[in-house]
Amino acid sequence: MTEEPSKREVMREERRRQILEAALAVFSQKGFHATNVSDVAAQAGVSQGTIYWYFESKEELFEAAILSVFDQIGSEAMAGIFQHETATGKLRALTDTMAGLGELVENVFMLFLGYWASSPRRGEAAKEWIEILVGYKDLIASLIEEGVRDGEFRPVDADALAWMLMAAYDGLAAYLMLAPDLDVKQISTVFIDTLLKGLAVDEE
Amino acid sequence: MTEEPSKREVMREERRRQILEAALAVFSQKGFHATNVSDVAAQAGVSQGTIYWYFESKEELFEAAILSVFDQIGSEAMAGIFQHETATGKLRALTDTMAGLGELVENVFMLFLGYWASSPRRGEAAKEWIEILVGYKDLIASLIEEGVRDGEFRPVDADALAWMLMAAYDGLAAYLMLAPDLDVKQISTVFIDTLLKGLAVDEE
Amino acid sequence: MTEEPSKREVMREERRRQILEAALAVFSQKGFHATNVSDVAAQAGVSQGTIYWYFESKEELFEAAILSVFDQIGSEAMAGIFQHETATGKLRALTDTMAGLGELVENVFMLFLGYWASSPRRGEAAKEWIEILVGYKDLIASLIEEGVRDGEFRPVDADALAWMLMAAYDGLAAYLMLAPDLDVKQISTVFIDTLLKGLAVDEE
Amino acid sequence: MTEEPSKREVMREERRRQILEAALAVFSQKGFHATNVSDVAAQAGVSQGTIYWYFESKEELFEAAILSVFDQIGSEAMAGIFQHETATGKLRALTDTMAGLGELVENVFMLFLGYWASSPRRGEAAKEWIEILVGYKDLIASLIEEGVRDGEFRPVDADALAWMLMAAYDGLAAYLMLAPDLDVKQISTVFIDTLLKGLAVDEE
DNA sequence: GATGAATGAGATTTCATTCAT
DNA sequence: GATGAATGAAATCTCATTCAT
Repeated sequence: MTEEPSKREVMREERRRQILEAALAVFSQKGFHATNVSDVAAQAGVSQGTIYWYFESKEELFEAAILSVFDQIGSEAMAGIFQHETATGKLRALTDTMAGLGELVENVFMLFLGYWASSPRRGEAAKEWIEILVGYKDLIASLIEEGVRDGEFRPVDADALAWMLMAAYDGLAAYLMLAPDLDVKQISTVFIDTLLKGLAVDEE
Repeated sequence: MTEEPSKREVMREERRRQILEAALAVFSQKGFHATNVSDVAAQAGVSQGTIYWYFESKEELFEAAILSVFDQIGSEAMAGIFQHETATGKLRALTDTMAGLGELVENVFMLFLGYWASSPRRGEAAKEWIEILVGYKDLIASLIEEGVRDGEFRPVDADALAWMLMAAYDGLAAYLMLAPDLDVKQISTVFIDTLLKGLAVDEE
Repeated sequence: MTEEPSKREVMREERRRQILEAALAVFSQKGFHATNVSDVAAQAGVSQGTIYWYFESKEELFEAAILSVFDQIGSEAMAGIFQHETATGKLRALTDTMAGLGELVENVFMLFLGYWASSPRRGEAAKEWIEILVGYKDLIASLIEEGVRDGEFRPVDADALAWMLMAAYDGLAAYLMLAPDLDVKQISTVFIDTLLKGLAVDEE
Repeated sequence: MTEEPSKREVMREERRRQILEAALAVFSQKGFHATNVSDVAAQAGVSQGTIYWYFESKEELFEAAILSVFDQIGSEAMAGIFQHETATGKLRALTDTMAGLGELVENVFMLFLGYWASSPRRGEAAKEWIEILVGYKDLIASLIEEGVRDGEFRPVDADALAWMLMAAYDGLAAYLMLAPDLDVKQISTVFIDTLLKGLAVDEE
């Protein structure tokens, strides 16, 4: 009967979110290794001990933070896509979102990669992260395939293209860390224009 | 007459290279933070102290190692390019090389980025790294412009496209770390085909 | 109402004192450089980390320890002085105390000087230490001036004499480190007798 | 027969002196611990290895340097003394020299003490250093006794006073390190005046 | 639930000393 | 005799994690 969460659970959830937010802020600014738990605690306004009441370890905290952003990104991307009819429109919407992400969450993918690259459990942990990537890739691939089915695009290996599309925007986000002055919008537009032109069926 | 370097200098250079090589091996396997100087020393077969005789700090060692790879990459890319006549051919050669690099030097760029993302001296050091990136970008952009001039490609913002091309392959290299099973060759081919088609002048 | 410090604060203060005491013991036995933090930790019965929870660095720990002794010395000297009426009596009391200090606090001043002589931040830190010295000097000078005002002593440059009086006893403390067998009491007595005779107004 | 030193020996002696001089310069500026052998080598214009060709260890180098200064100090003090006839004059000459030493060799005694205070072989090494001190003390004591014998001074424990006289000037040298602005000449004059007055036989 | 004190393993770096050339 | 490269022990300090209150 008591299906609604108790007051206690609500507060706990809130605290958790508060810590997660703080963690993300600090991590994405200083990177995983340069961030220490006390930094996060300070930013969240709690004590170090409290962090460990909500998370098992620094690693878990980090991964939870990253995951929460990935979710958020996913929803935003979706929201943008489904306002359009054509595959072309949807792809443009998607890349617009991706180009904007560089600013939104700075560099989560790189942040994650930096962490992951020096994680001792690289091998084990890879799978779950790959799944997330594959999830995004599938989404993009399905957009492309939709375009092919509808006669907008010529036949193409949608998976391959989807991978590279994602890679391009993640790579761009990385560059942004080094060179924040890059004109992301322009770069993205030129790129997607060219790609879409390359995808278009030859009309006569 | 003694213009050739003394024996000491030769040995010194050799030692340096030996350490650099060892450093690269260990760093690229475990990442910057998970690698300790003693690991590198062991791999190089020298003592920890010797490392510090050749390099000021772990940071300097790391950056020197990365730099040496960047140089190597550059030369290889060049070599591949200049065997071709057309811009299309050159671009294909370039992307082939880049696709191959993922295996060759594993994940240097990511390695570097992971390091750099949590480096305290981000701001200061950024410039010199950006210059390297810009150097590559300029090279690619000049290839594209050449194609435009020669009537192979339609007019396009070559800089923007060059950035995104690089970003795509760097992003792909990152994915490869997570998912080594990706069919890089296929992905790269589909991508560059589409892009080149998008660049081609409309014939009638 | 809860103006008294919380239990935590009390314990913290106690711990601090405990560490300080241990530090002083070890430092004054082995000198600054030959003492390592782990020695102090062992002596205090805490872990190395704890030391750094209470003090920023080995340097800070050392200076805090020295300072605490200086304070203690000051109070003791005072206590001895104010039981006497005449300037002569006060000066004798003071030199008695100083002569006794060599044993009491062994060699703090030398300890400090040895540290400070090779401290990289000599220039910066000098001021605060000088102030302490000057504080003592002023005290002694005021005793002498009092004697002059009261007609006990003939007019004299009280500051100059005060400096040298301090210097003499600090120098003596230094010698004591080398030659513990020196008869401090006799030496001090002969010295202050001669000095007081030299200060006395010529009676006829 | 070959009693005059060979050319080789002369050069060796010269080199040694050159290193000693460099060592003294660096040591007295940075203290024993903050000075490293390579500093001395650089200052002397030789390689680190060479230092070890002339001296067994850093410790030996240091002690040799200190000793050479002590010798020098001794001769200078002597030279000053023997130009005077009366004990009073001699004592004044001596203290003048001592007051000047603070500038001449900065702080050799303190330098030495800082070193010695944290030397592991304190106990063993003390004796030879004490002998040097006692040597100086004896010299001063003999001056005082001479004054007593000649009727210049009233009877007094010459040893005790000599110790304290030395101590005073060494202490003053120490203060000079902290507070270089002290007016040594004035301080010394006031001091020795008072002391001499205290020593003078009561005339009537 | 929350706090902050305590722990201790571990990492980088320094530097006196040795050694091959 | 002299050099500078090499060694490796040792020391300070950091920080994730645990624990008593």
